[in-house]
Amino acid sequence: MARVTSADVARESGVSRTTVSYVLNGTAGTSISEATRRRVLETAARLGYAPSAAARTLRSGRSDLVLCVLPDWPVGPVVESMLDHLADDLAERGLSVLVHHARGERPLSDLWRAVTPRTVVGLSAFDPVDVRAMRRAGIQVVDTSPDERGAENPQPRIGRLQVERLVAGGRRRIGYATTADRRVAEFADQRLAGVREACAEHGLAEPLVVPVDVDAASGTAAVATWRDAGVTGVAAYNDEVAFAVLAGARAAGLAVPGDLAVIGVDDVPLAALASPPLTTITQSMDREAAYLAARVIAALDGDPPPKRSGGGPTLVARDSA
Amino acid sequence: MARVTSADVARESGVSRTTVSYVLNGTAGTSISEATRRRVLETAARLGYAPSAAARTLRSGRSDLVLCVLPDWPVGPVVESMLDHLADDLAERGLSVLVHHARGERPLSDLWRAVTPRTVVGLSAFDPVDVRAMRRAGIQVVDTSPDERGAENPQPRIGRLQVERLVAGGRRRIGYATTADRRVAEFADQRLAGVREACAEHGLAEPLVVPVDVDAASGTAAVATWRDAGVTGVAAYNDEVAFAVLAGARAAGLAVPGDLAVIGVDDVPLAALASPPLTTITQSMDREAAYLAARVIAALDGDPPPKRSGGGPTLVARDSA
DNA sequence: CTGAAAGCGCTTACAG
DNA sequence: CTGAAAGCGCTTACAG
Repeated sequence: MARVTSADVARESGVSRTTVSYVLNGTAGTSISEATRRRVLETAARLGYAPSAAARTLRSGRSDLVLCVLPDWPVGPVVESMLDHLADDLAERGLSVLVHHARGERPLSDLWRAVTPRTVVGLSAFDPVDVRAMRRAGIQVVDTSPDERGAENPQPRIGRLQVERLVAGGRRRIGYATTADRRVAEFADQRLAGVREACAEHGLAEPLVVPVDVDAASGTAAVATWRDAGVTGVAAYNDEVAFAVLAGARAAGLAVPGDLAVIGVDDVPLAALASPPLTTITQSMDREAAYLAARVIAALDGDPPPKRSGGGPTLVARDSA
Repeated sequence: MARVTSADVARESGVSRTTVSYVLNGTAGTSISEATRRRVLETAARLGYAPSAAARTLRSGRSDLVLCVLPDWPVGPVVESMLDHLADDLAERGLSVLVHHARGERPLSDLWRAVTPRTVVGLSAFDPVDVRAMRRAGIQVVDTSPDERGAENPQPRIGRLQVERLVAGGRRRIGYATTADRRVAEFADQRLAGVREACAEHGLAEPLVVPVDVDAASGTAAVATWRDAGVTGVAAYNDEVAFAVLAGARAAGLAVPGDLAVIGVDDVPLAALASPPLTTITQSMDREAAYLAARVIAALDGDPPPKRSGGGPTLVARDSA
């Protein structure tokens, strides 16, 4: 069963391929008689005609695909839901979102050359070499590196919010549970910078930074370190790390938040079910997705990048801090 | 800056496009002089030549893309890691994996027509109409519906394993914490079927099924129901639901596993950090990914689908059951 | 051992 | 209002 092409539709309808193309694409500035229009549409439907994306891409030099490149670090449910929203928002413009987990294995260039997307969206910063290559190939590049989006990097603010909460709860000696995962070091460092600033502003000592793996043993060791140093409030890189700290506190017989307050980041679905329920910082992923979608669309239309519409990270107050 | 094409490489190298194509694709059965080979390769590299995937796809009728369609339900870290493995395995064959979250919004056909993938992999069953359409378009379809993979549906076995563990721990009255999420009802029902079978085989009463949302209130209500009915062991649809049950037991002052044993499914990263650490069932995602990759490759090569290599779900024993 | 030419399916100036 | 023709960039019989 051979592929149905526009030539088939043209022949069956008794018109030229030009007319078929005009009708099917609703090309402006060409008035086709209503009868012809109908006939073509009907024939296309009857034959189950689907235009070849490859041919269209080859001809026009652009596809309707948005390639979303995920970083090499584990994305949680938060990013996942963000992607869903992004896909919805872009679908309205006839754009399809495809997601690729960068795994370090293959060069990014293999991928974007293979798909020829209209736009590539990066959830972490791209290598500048890649960015240049993509732009040269006529691909829009939208990434979330600090330079790309101006000074509005929300990461430090997250750390600040954590400290505010801890201080409001009367904690004066702060610990920071950073991640041992080097792949997300960039984020952890930015959040930690915010923690440092806030500590300084409140006249507190430098936060005591301990890397914590997502397991109980690591959490236990970290908690011992903090206890020895008199730390009573811990800001964690994210909720998973916070869970490990919680487990460590439990193992050490420390009451949370009585002896040790713990605050995470992300508000993962399980955060509310922690023991005790985890206080955390959340970023509105709907808003983040809307912002990203707006940037993609602005880039497409040649408009200047939109401003971020406020929002930013907010506190989710539960029991752990 | 115009796109670099094979014609540019040909001109610069002083050969024809045919030769460029032969060299770059390592076409067998054509011996190009080593000098020419080198010159072409060098020129291509110098010019930064990247073949147009669109042209190649149009010409050959097939692309190097594997489109992985995720179901409309929330995929956890487990599926995510499986996809990573799949991408790795297929990368060795020069295939790029792209992931699409089906969101119900747009018809699947829009997507596969837009990407013209070589293969479409579905993590849940496809609509037979879609499958037919894809096959007609020459796209390999690999999905995980029960019929596609024969009788080896591992879901019931998961439920059985849960009951075995509970019974081994002396529990004689079993509860089932199913999900309230209709999108995964198919899976929940299959697992529950396994639970039912195992209960029957052990001469136990029917499991007491309660839908549980992933929040503490829902867990608390469910625990009350089970306690009133004398249930002492609960199998949960997955780890998230199990967390809710754990939270409910805590709220009700029930000791786990003393008063109530709880067992989940998935072994999510946080399972070991639950209070108490969550006993659960895991499926080896490496093996699952390898199996899926093998199926994709077999389909590509026209080989019969490979047999699943044993494995299957296994128990991860911790403290909660 | 290498090149000229056809053709994949589409869109779009350009003619009528 | 509609059609013939060119061309996007590639691969591959087919000739030399």
